[in-house]
Formats: sequence, structure tokens, C-alpha cells
Amino acid sequence: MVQENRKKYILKALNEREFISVNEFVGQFSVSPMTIRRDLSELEDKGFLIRKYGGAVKSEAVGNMFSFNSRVEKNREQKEKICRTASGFVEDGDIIFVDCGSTLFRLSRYIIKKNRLKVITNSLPVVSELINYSNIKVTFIGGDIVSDRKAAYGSTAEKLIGEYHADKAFIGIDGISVNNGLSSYDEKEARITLRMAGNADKVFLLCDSSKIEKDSFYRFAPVSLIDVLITEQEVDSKIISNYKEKNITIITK
Amino acid sequence: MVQENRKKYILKALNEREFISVNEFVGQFSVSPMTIRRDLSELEDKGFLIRKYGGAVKSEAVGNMFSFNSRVEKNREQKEKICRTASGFVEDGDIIFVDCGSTLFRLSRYIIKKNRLKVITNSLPVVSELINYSNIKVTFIGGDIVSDRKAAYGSTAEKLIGEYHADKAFIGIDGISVNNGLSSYDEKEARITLRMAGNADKVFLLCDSSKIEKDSFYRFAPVSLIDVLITEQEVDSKIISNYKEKNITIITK
DNA sequence: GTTGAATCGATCATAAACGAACACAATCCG
DNA sequence: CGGATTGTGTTCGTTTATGATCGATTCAAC
Repeated sequence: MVQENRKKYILKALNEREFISVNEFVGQFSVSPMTIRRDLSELEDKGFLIRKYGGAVKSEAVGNMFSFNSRVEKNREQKEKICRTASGFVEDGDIIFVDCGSTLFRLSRYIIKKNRLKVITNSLPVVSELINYSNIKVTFIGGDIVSDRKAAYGSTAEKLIGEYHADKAFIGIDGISVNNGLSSYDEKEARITLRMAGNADKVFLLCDSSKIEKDSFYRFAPVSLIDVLITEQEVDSKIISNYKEKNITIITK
Repeated sequence: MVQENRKKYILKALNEREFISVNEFVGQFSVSPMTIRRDLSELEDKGFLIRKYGGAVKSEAVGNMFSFNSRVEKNREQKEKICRTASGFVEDGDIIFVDCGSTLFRLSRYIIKKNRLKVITNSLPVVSELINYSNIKVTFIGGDIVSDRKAAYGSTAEKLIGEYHADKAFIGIDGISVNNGLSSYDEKEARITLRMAGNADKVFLLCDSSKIEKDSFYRFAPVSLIDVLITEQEVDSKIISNYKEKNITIITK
């Protein structure tokens, strides 16, 4: 059986049962455990399931009021990839800011294995993803809740961020260009992002390649605000060197 | 049976009974007691149950953020009744504090029809109930998130409450008596409650009758802190007059 | 209280599962 | 044809789940 059919079969099996094991498919398809593990890993990246020791369970996507509507989300795979890359920069014991937004939200699932992590965020989806993991301390930036963003904003929120300092900040934007810096579609959001970046030692910008060298309408900071730009695919080498000049590293995997 | 199934089964069993024992699962799953103990320990960390000698009991924690909380909550009907009564005191245009806890959480659904309401709370379940109603502005008190209470606590949270003033505070406690005042099982929770009450013009205490004239271990305020006590059934007229002397009205419907 | 049985949790040992790296074959494409 | 890509299997060191041991703790009966 070919790879595609195998994956379809796996998903079908998962619809009928709560848990599927690696070994059952090893028998059924006559392939090695490694192959099944790879299949499951890819399906996990796409958000179809969650791997567990020995197999996998259904993706819990439903039921969490604070989670984004993932089925219809665009660029989902790219976001997953960016976040997976970004999670490599999170170390045990870190204190990190996590900005709000649909990209940053996906970072949560890649950091739940870290130890003694402290996460400071204004995003409700991030909180609800992390709340059940005792190895992670979550601090929520309070303020006025904006329902369509599912996050806290406003002067209180901004002021509160100033009371914390983090090792790393993971932020999102709507556009970035060497000449015009970081830009956002929403001013209140930009102010939160700016504060988080300002109170962290190292700043990681997570954005998909479509936003690079594009500007959104509210420009709020020079590119020097960030240290690392993480995106999902190779970028023009000319662009890379432009950012390099500003001491910004672009990372794609 | 694999680990994942085991845990799900354990939680299912806990939904049907008050107490589950380690030994019953040792028999059912053919694993060692140590394994079950480890399972229970992990489930406790995530806030799904509370371990006791020989097994575990249900967690008090509320939460509509989680997939399998359809368990039958204790005293649920009484809490509903108390909250329905309390909602009668909420008026259009009010600014109100809502404390955290399983009783106060139920207040949300009775106030969603009000107009121009502003709700200030440290409870995540309350936020998630109200977030989709545009007629209600929600302000979340940030701070350290405590997973089993699903709310924010700590010095930041306490300080933040001081920055707000509300028309009314709706609070909960674990015990109240004329002589010893309000008491709580948890000190950090008491401090939040105290701040909310202190920053509101009128204070409504929501508690079921089993807590009246009972003391919990941390006494944190005299009964004069509150203005109105809302409970679910008729209280002894002697008690009513004792509270009346302190200018507290007891309301039962 | 005292005592004894049951339970608990820290620790160690073991087997299974895991993933990174490398190797190999099949396929694609200039 | 030859290089690149893709899918798979193998190896091997690491991680995870589990069970066993054993002293400490808890509970209940006295």
C-alpha cells in the first residue's frame, strides 16, 4: 500500500477508536515501526492527531472555547512549521513572552515538553492550551478582553507587561520590511507586541514569508527591535543579507 | 491496555462514582498498583481529580474549557438557584466584580441579557462564558494562573483589583458566621475576594446554606464586609435577625 | 495512644518505544 | 545517463512506561 492510502487508513481507524497504536499498523501494512511513526508525525503536524507514547489519539481541537477555528484556517501548515522551528529556541527554565495571534497560538503545543518554563501571555488560547501542564507556569497579562482576538489589551495590559522581564519574546506582526520596520493592522495589538519585545533579552519574530518585505498600515518599530526572524521557507538571499546588515538572523528550518 | 485508554477509563469511572480505588483498576487493567498511582498522580496534576488514601475523588474544579467535564456537579441545582436570584441584582450599565469558584461561575449565564455591563473577574471560566457576548465588556484580572482553580492569583492580581472600582461585587466563600466573619479554605483566594469586596459599593455574598454559620480555617474578614447574603433556602429566623443586626440582608429567592 | 495492615512514594532495573543519522532502492528530471 | 528527491529500513543511543523493592506514612481497630 502506498503512503497516501496508509495515512487515510490511519485517520479512518482513529475516527472509530480513541487510541491507535503503532504496532497494529506495522502488522497491517507490513512496514517498519519507523515508517508508521513518520506517518503519525506528519499527521500530527497537520493537526489531525496527537501522538502519544506507543501510538496516537484524536486531536482535541473541539471543545476548547478559546481555540481558533483550525479547520478553515489558512496557511496552517506553514504556521505549524514556523512554530516547530521556534520551539527549538525555547530552553528549560526559560521565561518567555508569547504574543497573541493565530500563529503564536500554535507555539503552545510545541513547548509543553519543556521543564520549568514560565510563559507570560495576553492570549487566552495560549493559556487554555498550557493550563493543564504542571511543568509550565502561566502568567496572564490582564486587561480588557477583546472577543474576536481572544486576548487582553488596553492600557492596563500594556502597563502590566512592564512589570515583567523575560529571557525571550515570541511575537507576531502583519508586515515587516527593512526600510519601514514592523507594522501591524491593529494599533492596540502593536503596542502590546512592542512592550513584550522591549522587556525581553532576545526577540523572535514568527511570521510567514508572505509578510516579509510587506508593510501593513500602522508602523510601530524599526526592524532592530527583533533579533531573529523565523519563517517557513527559504527567502531571497538578497533579503537575507539586508537583514543580516541589521544584525537580524533569518531562520527557515 | 495502553496508557491513554487507561486514563480515559479512570476519568469515566470517576464521573459515575464519588470515589475510585487504586485496587479496582489494578484488577481491571492487570497492571501494578504503582502504575495506577502514577496515573492518578498525573491526572491530579492536570486538575481532574484529587488523590486520597487508597484512590481518588472528584476534583471540585469547574471548567467549560475541557472536553470531559460533563460530570454531575455537587449541589448544582442549589447553585443555579442562588445565581438566578443574584442576577436579579445586576442592572443594565453596572460594573461588577465576579469572584472565582464553581458557584460564581454559574452567575455568567444569567447576566448575558443585561446591557452595557462591565464584568471584572479573575476567573477563566467566567471569561469564556461571557466572551462571545458583545453587550458585555469583560476585564480580566491578570496574574499567575492556578490550574486547578482556573483563575489568576498572586500579588499582581491583588494589586490590579485595586485599580478598579465596581458598583457591585459578587463573591464566594467557604464559611461565614456572625462571630468569626468570612472564612476560606484558601488564603490566596481569600485575598482576592477581600480586594474585590473592598473596591465595590455593594457586596453580595453567594453561598449555599451549608456554609452559613460554619467556619473554614482561614478567617479573613468580619461579616460587615458584605451587604447582602444570597442563599438557596430559608434560614432560621434567629440567624436572620443576627445578621440583620449587622445590617446584612439575607435573601433566599 | 498503640499496633498492625494497607498504602504510599522514592529508587532502581528492564523492556519497549522513540528519534536522529545513515543506507539503500526507486523514481523523477534535466 | 547522472544527480536529486523520495520513501523506507536499520542501527544505536536515549527516553518512557512499568514493575519490584523497601522504608515511611496513613488508617482503623483496639
